[in-house]
Amino acid sequence: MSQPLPYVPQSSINLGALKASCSSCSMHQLCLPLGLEDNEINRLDQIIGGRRRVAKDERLYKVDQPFRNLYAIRFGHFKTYQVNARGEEQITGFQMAGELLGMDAISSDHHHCDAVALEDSEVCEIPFERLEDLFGHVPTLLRHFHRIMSQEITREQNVMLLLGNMRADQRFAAFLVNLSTRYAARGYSSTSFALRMSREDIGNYLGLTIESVSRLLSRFKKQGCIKVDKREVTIIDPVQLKAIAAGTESCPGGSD
Amino acid sequence: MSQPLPYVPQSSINLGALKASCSSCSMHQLCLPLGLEDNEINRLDQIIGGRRRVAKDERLYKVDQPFRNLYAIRFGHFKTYQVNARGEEQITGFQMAGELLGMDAISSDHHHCDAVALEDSEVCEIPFERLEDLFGHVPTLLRHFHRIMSQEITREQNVMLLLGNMRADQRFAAFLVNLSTRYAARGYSSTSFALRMSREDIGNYLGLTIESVSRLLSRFKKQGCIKVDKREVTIIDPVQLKAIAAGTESCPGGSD
DNA sequence: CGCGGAATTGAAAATACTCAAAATTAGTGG
DNA sequence: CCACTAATTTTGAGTATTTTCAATTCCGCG
Repeated sequence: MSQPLPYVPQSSINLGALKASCSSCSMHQLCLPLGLEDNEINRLDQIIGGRRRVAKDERLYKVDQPFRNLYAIRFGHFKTYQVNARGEEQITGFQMAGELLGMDAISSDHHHCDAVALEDSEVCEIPFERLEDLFGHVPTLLRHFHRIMSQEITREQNVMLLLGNMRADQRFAAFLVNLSTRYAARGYSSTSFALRMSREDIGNYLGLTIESVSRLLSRFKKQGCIKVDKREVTIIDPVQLKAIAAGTESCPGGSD
Repeated sequence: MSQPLPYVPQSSINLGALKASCSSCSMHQLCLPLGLEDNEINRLDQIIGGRRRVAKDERLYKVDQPFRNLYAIRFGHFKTYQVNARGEEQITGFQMAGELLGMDAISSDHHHCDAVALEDSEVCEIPFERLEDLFGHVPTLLRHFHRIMSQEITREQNVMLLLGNMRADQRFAAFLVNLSTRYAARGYSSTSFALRMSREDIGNYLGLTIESVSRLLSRFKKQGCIKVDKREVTIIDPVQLKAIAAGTESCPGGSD
């Protein structure tokens, strides 16, 4: 585990007083400070509220809660989900270190979804009002913020493509390829990683049942694309996996 | 048809010289200028590039094209779509007057999708670089822009819910309710409107085949929720339609 | 008036779901 | 550290919703 900080499960630590420092954060090349000058990073540091530990299964925020902060993930993983009219979840994303949470709340000043930690995690609290003030003084920051929001829009468009156009095996392959890419961008292995979410969460996100996900795992294993041990996944044949995701595989339901 | 301007299909009109004026635009309560003071609107007017007519089936922009402008729809309708690895479309949205196009291009400086007019339409060209310059001087504008981007994020999250969680009849009902709401916000009838897109486009957007859409139209008609004449739809029973969308209907496949 | 794209409808097929049971894993307390 | 329990995951069999394929009808448009 090469995470920035080891998790210390002691509530006695005064995290509010521990100001987050962007310059020393291992995620600053992926996060909000990307491309800022040193003095600009310092100004950003000054407005950041502090760090917040979020234990596994704990909620970072919930729907309808007033919006005050954006959250940058320092380490750990989260899921965000909406709840439909019948009270069922729909997971809209899995977020990892360096990614920003809460942008969907800007439009209504209230959170539009729930965010729950998939493992013990830590975030930076970024008071949005103060960030907006800073935008007027640090144009580079503003431009990068727009890029991040835009990136979130394109990410969601890609999920729409996945849900609207792909068959179950394509969806699941695309999901694994996506995780692989994101871990690679963070300096982790692109071929071997742990799934931080349950099969149920994966199925929910991909618009499939838990049984379908389990069957696809077994099938990909049998086909020799991947190895699976509990939640540890090893991608053996990335090319084939991408081909499945693209739908350019020859034998869609092939059992050997 | 109560559109701001009648369509004049003459290419001889010099639209580039016709500066768009936000203050006189009927969409200014839905569009970028919302909440601005008169003098601020004037500053926005000054940077707006001009109007552009886009004929039915014509492309406003296409994927990978360099990003220069956002586009505000003055009148007409558009669809945006991505193309998957096999060259198939996935429609990611239908846009109407007062809505902003092109925000997904900010992250990469290139357009991430294609935008095509569903009917003869007109847009304002908003040079993004100049808009960014203006943000520094008009904080209200910046704040509203962030709300619009955030709104796009939540819109897409709602589509993810639709595609990931809903059955065919729910999706189609939710689609009609969504159109109804948006027309109401524009001062048009919420119960009677024309579908500007083909059945194929609807199916594509909803992750369904054209045949399924056609069958659902027939079923809703038979159930007495709606009346349909070609592309004209009248919602007879909005409550039932919303119940179908919510999945709280008693008899899901009921034929009477 | 007739051609061609778009839409509707029907029947057969397939993908993914539901229900059910078994197996495995994780969590808890002794 | 082990044993027990609860939760998660896997696997199987049958079902259902939606798709595919095909034929027909409907309109718009030249």
